[in-house]
Formats: sequence, structure tokens, C-alpha cells
Amino acid sequence: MNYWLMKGEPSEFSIDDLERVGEQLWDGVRNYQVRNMFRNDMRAGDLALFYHSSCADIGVVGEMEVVVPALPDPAQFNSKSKYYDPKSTIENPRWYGPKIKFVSKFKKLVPLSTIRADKRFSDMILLKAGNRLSVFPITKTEYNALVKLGK
DNA sequence: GCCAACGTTGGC
DNA sequence: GCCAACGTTGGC
Repeated sequence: MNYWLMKGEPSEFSIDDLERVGEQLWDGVRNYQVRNMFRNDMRAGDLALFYHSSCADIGVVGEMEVVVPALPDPAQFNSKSKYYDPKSTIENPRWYGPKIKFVSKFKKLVPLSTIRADKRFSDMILLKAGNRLSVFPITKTEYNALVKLGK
């Protein structure tokens, strides 16, 4: 079982949206490293933390579970979508995303500033300078510690 | 809105 | 395969 942190902009899709719909395809990822992690490393049943980025309250807001790790992202075929990729074909899709489901919403958001200040999280990719991954693995220890802070 | 730090693209 | 130009990410 693997543990992940997944960043998303709440103005596009938030933990409240996920709680409402229950399940959602995590679309719009256009980074090859992340795509490869979806295809090679993510497994059904993996747990992931939902992180709100590019917003007023930045931090970890809840838990999710991977239902299906890598499905072709339909947005890449939609010329109206901002995630459209003219080089993708149905036969040979370029972009994938996992289907994820809601597990829990934290009682209180765990802010980025708190994560930065806590030595237990100093090895997280989240805090590495120049990190550009919107999805990355974390350890079980980090996962559990963040869940505990949120409850 | 700024901007640093990256990733991607495409001509050569 | 190099590398300059451009685009994107994401905290502040």
C-alpha cells in the first residue's frame, strides 16, 4: 500500500466537491513524471491526502482512496477543454488520471506553515525547493501524522 | 500580480 | 542533442 499527497485548486475542485460527488476522476494532470507514477506506482486501495493549493487557505484538507489508478483522461480529447491535447488519440492516449473517492474531511485544515515548521515532515517532496509535482508519494508515518493533526 | 524555478517545445 | 524561448506552477 502506497501513500500520496495530491494538490488541487479548490476553486476548480475542492474537498467539499469530492465529499458531495463521492468519486471523481482526477483529470488535468499534464506532467509526465506524475503520469508515470499513476501508471507505474499507484494501486487501487492506496490512500492520498488532498492538498488545497493556490488559494487563501493552503494546506491538507482530507483523505481520499484510489479506486482506479490510471484511466485515460477524457479532457485530452476535448477540443473545448483547457486540458485538450491535439497530439493525443483515443488509440494512444498521452494523459491519465486516477479515479479517487472521498474518505474524510479534516476537522481543521493543516496549513503549509505548520507542515514547514514540523521536523517530522522535513523530507516531504512538498517542501523541496523547486518541486513541481502536483502528486507525489509520502510515507505512511507522514500520512498518519498529518491525519492526526487534522482530526 | 509577481516572480523564481522548473518543464516543454522546436529550430538548427 | 543542444539550447533559447516560452509556458506553468504555486507561494507570497
